[in-house]
Amino acid sequence: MTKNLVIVESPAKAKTIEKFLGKDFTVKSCFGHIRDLAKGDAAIDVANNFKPSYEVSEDKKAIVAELKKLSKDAEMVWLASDEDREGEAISWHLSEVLKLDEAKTKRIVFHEITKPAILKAIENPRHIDHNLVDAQQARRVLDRLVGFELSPVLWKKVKANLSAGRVQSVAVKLIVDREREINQFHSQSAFRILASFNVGGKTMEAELGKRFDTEEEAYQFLEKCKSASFTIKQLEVKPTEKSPAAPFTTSTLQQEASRKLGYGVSTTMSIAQKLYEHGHITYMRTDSVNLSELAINAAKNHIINNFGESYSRPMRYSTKNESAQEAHEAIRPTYFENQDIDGTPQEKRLYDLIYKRAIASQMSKAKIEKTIAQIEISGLSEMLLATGEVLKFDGFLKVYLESTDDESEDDNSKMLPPLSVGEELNFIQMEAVQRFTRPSARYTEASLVKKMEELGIGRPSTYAPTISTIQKRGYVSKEDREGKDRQFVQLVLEKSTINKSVKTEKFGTEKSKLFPSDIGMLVTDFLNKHFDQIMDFGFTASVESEFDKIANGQLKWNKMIEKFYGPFHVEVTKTSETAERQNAERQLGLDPESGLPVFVRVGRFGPFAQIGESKEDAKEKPKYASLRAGQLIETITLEEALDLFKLPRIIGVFEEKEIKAAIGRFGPYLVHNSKFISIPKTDDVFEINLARSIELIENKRVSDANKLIKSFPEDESVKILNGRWGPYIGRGKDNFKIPKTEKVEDLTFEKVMAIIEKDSKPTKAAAAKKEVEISKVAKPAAKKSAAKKTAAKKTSAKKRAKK
DNA sequence: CAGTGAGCGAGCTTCCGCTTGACTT
Repeated sequence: MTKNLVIVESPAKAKTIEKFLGKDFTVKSCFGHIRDLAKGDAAIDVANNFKPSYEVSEDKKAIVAELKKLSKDAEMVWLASDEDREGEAISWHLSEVLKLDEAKTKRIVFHEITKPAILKAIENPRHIDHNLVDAQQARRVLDRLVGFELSPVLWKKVKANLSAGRVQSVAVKLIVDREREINQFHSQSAFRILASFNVGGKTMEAELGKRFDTEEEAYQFLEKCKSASFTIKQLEVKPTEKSPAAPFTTSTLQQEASRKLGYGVSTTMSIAQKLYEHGHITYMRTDSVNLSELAINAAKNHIINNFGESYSRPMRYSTKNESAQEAHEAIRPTYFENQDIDGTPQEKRLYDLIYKRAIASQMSKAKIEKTIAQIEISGLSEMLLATGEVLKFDGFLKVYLESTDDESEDDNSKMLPPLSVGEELNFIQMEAVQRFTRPSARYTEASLVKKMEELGIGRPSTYAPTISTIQKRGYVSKEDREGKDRQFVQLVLEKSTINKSVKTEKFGTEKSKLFPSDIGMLVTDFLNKHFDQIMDFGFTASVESEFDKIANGQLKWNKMIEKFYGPFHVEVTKTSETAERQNAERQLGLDPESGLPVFVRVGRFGPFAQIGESKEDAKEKPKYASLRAGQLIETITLEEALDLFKLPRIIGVFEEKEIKAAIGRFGPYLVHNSKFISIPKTDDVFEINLARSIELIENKRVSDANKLIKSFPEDESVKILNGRWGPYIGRGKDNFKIPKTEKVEDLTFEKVMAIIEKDSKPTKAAAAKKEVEISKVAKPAAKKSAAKKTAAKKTSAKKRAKK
């Protein structure tokens, strides 16, 4: 029998708190929300003041039963969910579902998991704040209404299985807007002038304060410099300071992990989750930059002991973000004395990042001396500038430097050699280089999170899931793009002669960037046209301020919803009844061969190009070809579209069978005698000839022959093969891993069969997968939904794709 | 590693936020 039952949201938190509270307290976790709106459209009774009906989620039934039992026996139940809107609602749902007696229930809050904070909370209990709960209900109901009214309009007017919502639709819009901005961008070039001098054996670089628009102007300038002398006109020394960044929130952690470690946002979050569960870091879903008093002192001690007094600068950070709810601390190491932890390499690296960022935030500013030298060019009014930096005191830079999103062209953190005013410089050379302006960068997952946070859209717990959702729906995809070549002009003045050269550089290379799809653009345009209120970047902010009024008791939650829903629902009905289907058909021009028009549009199976119109009386049916990955209806050219019809291409006959070239899901390939051979990047599918194709086929045969390590007379279908990741066992279409304990050369048929036997034991997952397969056969219509709901879907889909 | 793109109509999809596992390679 428990005297006191404390309920928190997270099990890791429960474990820690239990230690602080002693044996009279049992601490349990409810694992977040225990109830939610019922599944269907009936969950909100619009006619009855939007009365919501809630259901205990299937996966929470067990925990709810356990809590019910424990709470019945307890003398006092302490509801200790987070101190924000959602947390308050969790406490309220608990009290409702567990049927808690108000006299035996106390609500407590703390935003740091430290012993003094917990004990203080216990001493200052309160009751559930029903206004705050109502604000959460308003948020929940609004999101359901928006999502479940808009999505069906999309099914009707655009395509089935699409979705729209307050958060996701705006996230997609950000990406679509950025893509269009980039497509409409016209790059301009200007000539940048750089000079280098020899100062006491060291090379010093200086740049002209202006750039020249044309090559001619740049050339004229170099011409004038041919016989000029260069003198130091002025030296300016400016002391500056650099401050450390605040400790991590979810959003800034995701950004830095992306920039410094190359992790996607969901990777970062799952590694952080592990660190949290092992007690290495504080809670990872937070919007607060605040550190507990305890942490600030611990950091201070650590810094003084390891770096000295002068490096310590205890600092309280406050958030600039209005939408922040600050229920937790910033993300920091639990113990500053642990500079390293045990764990996977990924965990170690992320911990290191979190550790350094937190420590640095409590360290002194760096002191930097910036020197600017103005260099006079005899006979000219323009000046050259050389800048240099000297680090006078490293401060926090000893451990951590925040990185930025834009890859700037030069770093001017170089030191300047000793200089004096009036000194004449030893000229080495001067060059004029053509530089191009660049459009705004495409979003990475992390920079999209940053933007969403700025707009107050989404929460720390939803950034990563939202980004997965918009990719799953096919609105956007994370892709790499190869850059294109561009020529630029370089003029070099050296030893009184000017030499011109034309060089090549790559531009537009993209790595793990978010690109919109045609469907993403279509849906965004449709929603923009008919639901501009929801698509407004300020919509969330404006409803948030209403939620605040509800929380303060100034506004009734269902009044707020009513005011929004009235006009919104009218718009939904009107659009659903009268709006035209959204498509983005574009005529690109005429096919020079047939003279027929060439179109691109979205069809049942995705975007495609079409030659000729689909008329009933037309003697010839139009020709169709799917667009390739990376091609958009909005930007594809006539030439690119016509290329799509050049494949598949019959190259010729080899060993009495045709060789065909085409482009598939994995890129360009040849097919010969129903065998597939990838065409390497060095060859062109449109140009590849018979001789080269035969060469590729023969190469493939050699490598296939090497693939076989061992076969067994006992069973022809069982083989040991050489794969991309080393040897493996294959039987028919199934592959099996060879355990590390086995040596390949010692494998007998019996041993191999034992491995196969062990591997193919029906696990729970395999059974679940089978069920999905069966339901698919039985009810083909339910295929998609059944597959989507189960975790097994991903794997079975992958398997199918492989075959 | 395809090629598909007509049309009917049944039955399906869908939101955001709070939490972890339990899967797979």
